Amino acid sequence: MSDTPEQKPNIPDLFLKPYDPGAHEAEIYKLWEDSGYFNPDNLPGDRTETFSIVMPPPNANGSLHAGHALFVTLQDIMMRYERMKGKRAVWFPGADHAGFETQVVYEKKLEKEGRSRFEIEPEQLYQETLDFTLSNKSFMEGQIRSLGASCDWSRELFTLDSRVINTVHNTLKKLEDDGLLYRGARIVNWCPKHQTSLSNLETLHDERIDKFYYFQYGPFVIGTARPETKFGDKYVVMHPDDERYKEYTHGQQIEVEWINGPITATVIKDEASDPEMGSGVMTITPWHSGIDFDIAKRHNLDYEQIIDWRGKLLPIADEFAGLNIKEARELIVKKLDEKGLLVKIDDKYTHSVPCCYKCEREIEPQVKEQWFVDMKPLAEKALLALDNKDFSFVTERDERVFRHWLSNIEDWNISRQGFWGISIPAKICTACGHGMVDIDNTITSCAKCSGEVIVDPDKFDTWFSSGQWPLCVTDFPDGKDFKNFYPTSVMETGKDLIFFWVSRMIMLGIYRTGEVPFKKVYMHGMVRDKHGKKMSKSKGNVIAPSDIQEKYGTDALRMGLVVNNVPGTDMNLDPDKINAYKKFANKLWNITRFVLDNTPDYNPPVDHTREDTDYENEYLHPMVADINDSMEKDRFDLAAEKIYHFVWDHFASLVIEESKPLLAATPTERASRQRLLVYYLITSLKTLHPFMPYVTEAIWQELPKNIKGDEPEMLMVAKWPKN
RNA sequence: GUGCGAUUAGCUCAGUGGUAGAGCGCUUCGUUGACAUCGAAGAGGUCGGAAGUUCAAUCCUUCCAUCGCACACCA
Repeated sequence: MSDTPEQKPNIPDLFLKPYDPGAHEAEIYKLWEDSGYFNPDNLPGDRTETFSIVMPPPNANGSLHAGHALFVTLQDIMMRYERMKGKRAVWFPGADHAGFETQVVYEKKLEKEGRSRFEIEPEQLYQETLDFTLSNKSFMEGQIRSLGASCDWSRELFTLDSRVINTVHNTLKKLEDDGLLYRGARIVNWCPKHQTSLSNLETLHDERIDKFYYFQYGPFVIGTARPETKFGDKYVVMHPDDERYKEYTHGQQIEVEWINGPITATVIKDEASDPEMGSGVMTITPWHSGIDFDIAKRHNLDYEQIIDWRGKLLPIADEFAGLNIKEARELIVKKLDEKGLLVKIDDKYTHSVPCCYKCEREIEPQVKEQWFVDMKPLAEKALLALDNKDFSFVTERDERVFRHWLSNIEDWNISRQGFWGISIPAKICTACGHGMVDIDNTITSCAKCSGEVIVDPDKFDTWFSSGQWPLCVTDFPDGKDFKNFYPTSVMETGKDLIFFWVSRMIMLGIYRTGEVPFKKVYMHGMVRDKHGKKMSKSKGNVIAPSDIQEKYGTDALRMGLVVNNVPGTDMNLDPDKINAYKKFANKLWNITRFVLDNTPDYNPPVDHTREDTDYENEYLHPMVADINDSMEKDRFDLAAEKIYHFVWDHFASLVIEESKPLLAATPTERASRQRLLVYYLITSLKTLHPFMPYVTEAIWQELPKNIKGDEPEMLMVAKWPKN
């Protein structure tokens, strides 16, 4: 009766079982989202300094892969860290219609259904693809949420929204007004399957060993790997200094017997001809070769299409017309052999052939009228901005690669012949071929010849619009977000996008606004499987983030993606490693259980023992300083690992073990130690929160008042610890 | 061809001018009153090879070997 009543333990039942990610994550995310704190306009306190990130909008044509999980994790770490540091932090989410990429995905789907895009009405095809994209978009947004992304959904933008289209149109018009846009017939990379031109960046180079043929061409022996293009070859080119051929003069005409009878050949002396290559003499096919095209341009030569858009020979090939180039090759060689014109065949000729990056079929160079952007003036400004340190790369390596590419930049073909994407607002004259940008749709006749005009049937290269993404999301030029958040703080994306996207955003951002779109570029490497192999469906080694989340929890996935992942370096994702962080989440859970178990009577303020003060000064504060140092250097990989070891090896293994007797010692020692444990727990939760937001917030929500003290209700907006 | 990077424990990878670390795997023991676990101890590496700078190099310099990536080009 006289016993002091047993202290009621203040442990929620929850902690009596291991941490179950699935039981908390959705609820926690809803808590955050409902709080409105993803939107910087709602953040508590007086926040003057801003921090902003534009999310690379994932392609809305499938599920998220490990690369998406990595960028969401890295960016969310930055966001949560800066938000806790008291900044006005905003993360702009988005979704990409992904032009050609989505078109390819959708065409595959059509193929499976036994349909073809060439048999469907354009309007219907567009609508079907749009429906497909929008349903993927909402699915994908759900996945981003599940990864814990603290982005402001109220600011989400889709790359086909009118804001984007307007910006893109205006940029095109400005480029035309400034003389940086031209329409011209140039060699383009043509994919015979996808029926579109592709930029250089969208081609792969496949190393091959092929036959190299030598033919008698009048008095010359010419070498070629592509006999099927040779029908129209009526120019024979050699280097002006080649002693072997000095008896022939530039412009000299020679009668030669060729594939389908005699033709008149003209001698051209041009330095592009390499005396070391083959016989030092070549004939040219300007319509189907970049180099030949350049030579033809220089000397004002005729050029003619030999191969059609589907890869079949045109009527110029006579008896071979209509044949696929692959079938035709051997037949043509046979015919030349029969005519006694085949000199020899070298069957060990190694070269690399350009291929479509999607279907890996050989690219057929073709001459086509396309819109080109003169990139040199834009590139110069980007390089200048880098020199001026208006922006910087986290890794020096990327900076070197960036400089190298921009210093050697070529004009950009922004026309694509697909059905999916933003249409190019232009009119083309049917009489003279003149092209005119027409964003208001008011042009009715050719400005040059008054001829009839048609609407340009082409779409933009997706990267042309993506290159203006930071302008679109911040609502350039008059939007409030543009004023507040442009230039944004960091662009975080995969290193494979440095040319495709990052460089274009910088160039077009400067071009439109005079300012770089972001101050810092953080580029992560590729995520590979546990043995360093590229993930691919055919290899069956794809790790789907959603599977990992289900099995180990989102926090474990995030830690597994971040720890030891050096910026700019590829990383291998090993489920065993992720499992280690699942255990870590549970460790944190149990640490909390221990602390709560031993602090029902904790009632601050309390006196500190000397020993406990020493712990703070010698371990806790230096650890926080160390973490802050890594965070400021963008070394989240190191910060995460340090916290992990601190929590496990120091807090749990040392401090907690040592606390067991102290908690049973004098009231002063007990109270002081309780305070230390609480302080350690709060600090651990805070510093871990950007990395493992769910478990830390789940714990935070359960902390009783005597533990939480004056801290805010939500960990997401708690103050980042100072060292 | 041009540029860039890598080579550290069985595997996958961090790291540092002063005789090496993580996760997983392996061996032994202990624990189940914070821990569907955890703890302790251990085996295992002349940090690719050679030379140089330095009191001292895995970490800096040069060369070599092997592997990889990016870009560009080819009659």
